[in-house]
Amino acid sequence: MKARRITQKDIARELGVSSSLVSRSLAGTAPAIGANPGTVRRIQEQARRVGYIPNAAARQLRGHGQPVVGLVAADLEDPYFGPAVAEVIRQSHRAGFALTLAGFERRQPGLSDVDLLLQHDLKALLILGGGPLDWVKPFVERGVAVIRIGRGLAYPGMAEVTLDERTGMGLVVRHLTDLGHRKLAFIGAKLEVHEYRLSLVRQLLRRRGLSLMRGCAILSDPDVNEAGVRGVDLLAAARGEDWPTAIICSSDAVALGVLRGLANHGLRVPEHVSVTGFDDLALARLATPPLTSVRQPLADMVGDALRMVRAGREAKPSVPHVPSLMVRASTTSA
Amino acid sequence: MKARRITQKDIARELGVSSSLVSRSLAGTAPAIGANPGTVRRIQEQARRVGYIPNAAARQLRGHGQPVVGLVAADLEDPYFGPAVAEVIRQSHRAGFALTLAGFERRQPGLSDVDLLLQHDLKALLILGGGPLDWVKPFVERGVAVIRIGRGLAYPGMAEVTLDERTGMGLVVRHLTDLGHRKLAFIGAKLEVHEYRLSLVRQLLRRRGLSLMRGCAILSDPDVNEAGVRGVDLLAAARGEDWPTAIICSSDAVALGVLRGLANHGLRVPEHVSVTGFDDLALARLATPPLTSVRQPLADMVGDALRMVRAGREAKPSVPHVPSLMVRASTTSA
DNA sequence: GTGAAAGCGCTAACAC
DNA sequence: GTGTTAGCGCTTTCAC
Repeated sequence: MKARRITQKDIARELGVSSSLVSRSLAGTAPAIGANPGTVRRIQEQARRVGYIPNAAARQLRGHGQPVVGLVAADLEDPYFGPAVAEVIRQSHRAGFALTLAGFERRQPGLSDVDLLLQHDLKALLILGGGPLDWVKPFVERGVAVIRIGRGLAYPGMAEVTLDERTGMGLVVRHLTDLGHRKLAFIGAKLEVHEYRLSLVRQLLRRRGLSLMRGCAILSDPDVNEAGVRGVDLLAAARGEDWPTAIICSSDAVALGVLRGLANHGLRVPEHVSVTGFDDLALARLATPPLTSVRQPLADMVGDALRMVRAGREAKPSVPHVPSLMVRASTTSA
Repeated sequence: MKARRITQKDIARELGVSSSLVSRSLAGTAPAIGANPGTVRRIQEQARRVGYIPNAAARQLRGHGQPVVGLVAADLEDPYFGPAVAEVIRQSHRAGFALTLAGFERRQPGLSDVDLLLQHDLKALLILGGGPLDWVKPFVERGVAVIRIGRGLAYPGMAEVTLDERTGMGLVVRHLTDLGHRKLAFIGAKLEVHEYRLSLVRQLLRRRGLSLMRGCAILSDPDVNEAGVRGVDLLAAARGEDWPTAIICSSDAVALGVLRGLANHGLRVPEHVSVTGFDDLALARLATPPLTSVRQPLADMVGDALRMVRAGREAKPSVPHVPSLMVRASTTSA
């Protein structure tokens, strides 16, 4: 049944012109060489009439295809990535890039995924989120621009579009200390970014002569959906009845679990404990209580990444994007 | 810098053999025609040594590329789709399909996205979730197998992998009525699937001689993240202090908003009102209280869809997949 | 103003 | 056993 696709040749034959003229007419390069406008129009009309669609593979091979961008998302079970991928799709298509998608298994793509991407002669590789990077070597070697959105271990030759996480956590720490909180805990997932956020919190507190409660810096599980509940349990095990008055979470997903975990232990938020998130996903507003959270300017970050894609390997590095704090009901004075 | 890629021709030249022999050796078709095993090995080794990677576009053009499957996700802001996309990626790559990704704007892909997909000579088009379908016409016309995962308006020539939603909602209704609930409400988003779920609830209740409370069937907003909170507000406006004892939600995302909305109105779950979700996302377990929800066998459904992709247009239709009910703390006796 | 021809990288029918 | 050739659909010299 698979009706063969209509090619330029078909159009050429039907109209009794050469396929090169068809090509030029459809590509818009015909006027430039002074082709007969009438012929050009006839060709364009015929093309439309028969539903001509250019063949992506042929164009690609000829070197005039849309630049292909590989998209790799660290963990699609993490609710952060849905909206991020959506934004990449929107902006990529607007910018005229084709997207090829690969997933990770446990934040590291499989060999076969890497092969697939390599075969596509990528213009750039966009990595959403953290995770190990040993697999990017062949891309860098082949001159593919590798760009990560989000923080993680550096890799030589890889560019990064980052959030100014220090400022973000600074807003959180300031907000909580202004509210009078001194007994602070941190709960995150066992991921680089979360570890980094923890280290920032520690620095920021130290600068104010404060620190996290002893035994209250918890990175429990690589799965952001698990880390929150488990983190609270570990906190309880470590501190008994001596609860912190505020818990800084490394992401909204973790915070959602923390809210759950605190409820399990009979604690109310924010009356007994204040809780903060990070990312400001839809679920931050929808949580009960709504989460105070750090908003990432996602659209700007993706836009910046695509700017670097266009610029190729010698793109100017991106300046960390400045987040803002959305204050909601999950935090209150100590 | 963009070092030209190594081609089969390069290998052929360096080894002083013909490129066809290279092709056969690398494709594994060499032994079949009785080639010298030594030569074949030499070629394979050289290929590995110089880091040869086949060119996807050329293969595609030649007709021996990986079948390309277009993936269109209705709404990546809806937390349902992240895990669904992840599952599609996993299974597609395992099955040897390449994925091309397009997004929707407001559950309907833009013209440019459709064009992009068309150019790719798709083996099949996989649609995740509902939404309008006028845009699929050109795919059907061109003989592309169009398969939707999830329920929605039918479209001639499109296959569907569905959940047995009737059974799913039946489990919910039965669970709630067994618990003694008689004052029931329904809150969903203004989407086909949710409307359908509402109609199922109505049927199922009628069969038991019951019905929703008057004015308590609410489909408020096309955005699943908004619909819940708003739905509760509308419920309050419609019924004043006369609250239902249970609210059936059309999805987990909606239910999360409903939990939020009920809290806004000073109601506790499940003491004052029981709430049920649908989909059983990670957030169902993490909500406070954890949501009783209908679990979709997502992996099975995706597997079924890919089976249909392989089978092409005359694939046997899929049998609705049977869900199960995860009972958690958001529901209790009336 | 238009067409013929070459070639992108790969494969397969057909020679030798 | 291996090489030559043609061609997938498209673009682009270059020749008329």
